[in-house]
Amino acid sequence: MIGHHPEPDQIKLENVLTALGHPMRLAIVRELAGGGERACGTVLSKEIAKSTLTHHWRVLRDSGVIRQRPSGREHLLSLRREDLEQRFPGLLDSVLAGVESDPESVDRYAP
Amino acid sequence: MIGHHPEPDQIKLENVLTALGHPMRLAIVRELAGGGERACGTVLSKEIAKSTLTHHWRVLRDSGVIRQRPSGREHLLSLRREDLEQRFPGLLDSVLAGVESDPESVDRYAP
DNA sequence: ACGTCAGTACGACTTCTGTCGTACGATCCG
DNA sequence: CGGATCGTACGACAGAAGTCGTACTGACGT
Repeated sequence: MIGHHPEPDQIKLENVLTALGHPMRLAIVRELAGGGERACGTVLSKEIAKSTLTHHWRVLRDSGVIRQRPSGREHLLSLRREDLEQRFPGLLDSVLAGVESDPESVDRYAP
Repeated sequence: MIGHHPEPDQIKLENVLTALGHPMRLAIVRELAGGGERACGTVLSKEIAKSTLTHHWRVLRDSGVIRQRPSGREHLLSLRREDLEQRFPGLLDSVLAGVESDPESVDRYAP
């Protein structure tokens, strides 16, 4: 079962900012920023409990930051770049630049 | 007594995003975006309990989004535009643009 | 069909947030 | 000085958020 993705015009700024306001989720977004799709299991460190990851997928999905698509027995994740860019121009880029400029608090989650 | 303001290079992205990820605080930032200083009591609706406001001043101050300066019996608030711009270029501008593009969830806090 | 693998669902638990009421300290003004 | 005003401090409380273990579903490979 896969949860709910908001339509582009239903994406709420406060939800996006809340979703991005957590180092683990920033790490996820950073990993996905390269483009393309990644399976859930390949995005972050294996140390993290799967149910914890599921929780964060939901937050990012419900806020409109990522898209989640089933493919075989995997779920592929991707950044909703165009939707976010259309809705909040420049926001995602400046956040990504910010993460790169100070990756400390995010690195420990890397795979 | 006035709390702690982080140095510009200690401003953490995740804290800024968390601070901005709340409609009431977005409303505050929006009010301060005009520039200059405003007394605490003039920024939002009078309906809100003063202790609640104090809580949000703290969140915004500790994250580095606003500066708070005593002046007589008032505390003057201002946006830390330059510091944020230097640390996370473009971020604040795109957030402010986002608020203006959809002020619904924020309007009810206006004074 | 069977076991394995990817991810979710659910429940438990702890911590963090948001809100408020009340009490306090500092400042201004008559 | 005495009273009013601005904001903080503290304590209480409900609800949300984050983490995990366990159980489960669905798809794959043999």
